[in-house]
Amino acid sequence: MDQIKAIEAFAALAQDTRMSIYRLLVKQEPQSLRVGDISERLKIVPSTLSGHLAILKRAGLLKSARQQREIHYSADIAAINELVSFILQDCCNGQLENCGEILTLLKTDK
Amino acid sequence: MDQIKAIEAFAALAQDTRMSIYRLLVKQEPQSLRVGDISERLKIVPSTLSGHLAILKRAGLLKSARQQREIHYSADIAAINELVSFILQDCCNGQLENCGEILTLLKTDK
DNA sequence: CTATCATTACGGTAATCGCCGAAATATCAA
DNA sequence: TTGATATTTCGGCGATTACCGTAATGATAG
Repeated sequence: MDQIKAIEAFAALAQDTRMSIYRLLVKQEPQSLRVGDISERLKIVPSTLSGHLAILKRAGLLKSARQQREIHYSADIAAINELVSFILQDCCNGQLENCGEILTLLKTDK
Repeated sequence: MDQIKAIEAFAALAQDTRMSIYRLLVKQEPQSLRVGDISERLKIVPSTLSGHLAILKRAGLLKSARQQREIHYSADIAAINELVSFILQDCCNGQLENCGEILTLLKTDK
């Protein structure tokens, strides 16, 4: 994870429709949703939706898998974790004992 | 924290200069930095910097305090925490026992 | 009232974004 | 092969929006 990748992820989430898509998929975890289902639930035209899904996937926030005719998308929760870790990685210049609540956030990673 | 606010925060971080500013301030925690210091370290013209600081602050990611003539900025770490909580709040439709590593991320909040 | 630190206003440029409909691709079924 | 379903790609429209630097304004201290 570098800054370029992190920015791509933040930009992907910094848009109303995409944020709604991502949150819907987070809610479904650990299950996935067909493109058609997402389209119906959020009332997004398939072509528009497809573009947004591609952006979210390129940003590393979604996983996808084909099942017969359908493509299933699901949220990659670990990606959020990585994102936060990247932002906070040098917190307090490494002296984590200085930043109480942050420590608990990071402790799963290192 | 609602979706509008979350999007504002993500958009604030989805820009190279601002991400650098925020990360620099995270690194300084729990200390703060004068605008002039940030300007020097990151080689950003004061007017440009001021605009970026305003965006980050409006998004709730920075705190500021005047000390005599200078204004000191510092990162609001709790904001990141809130952001993640918002995104993941309905994860697994509330059945958190389904999503292993996520649970540890959220446990400081609820 | 002058010097310093920071913000605001402004102007130009660029570019990027979001949406949609139509057509293309892929998969499966008959 | 033909037809039906599912998703993506493409092209274009409209609009906004973001970035940056120079210069002017604001606030604080001596």
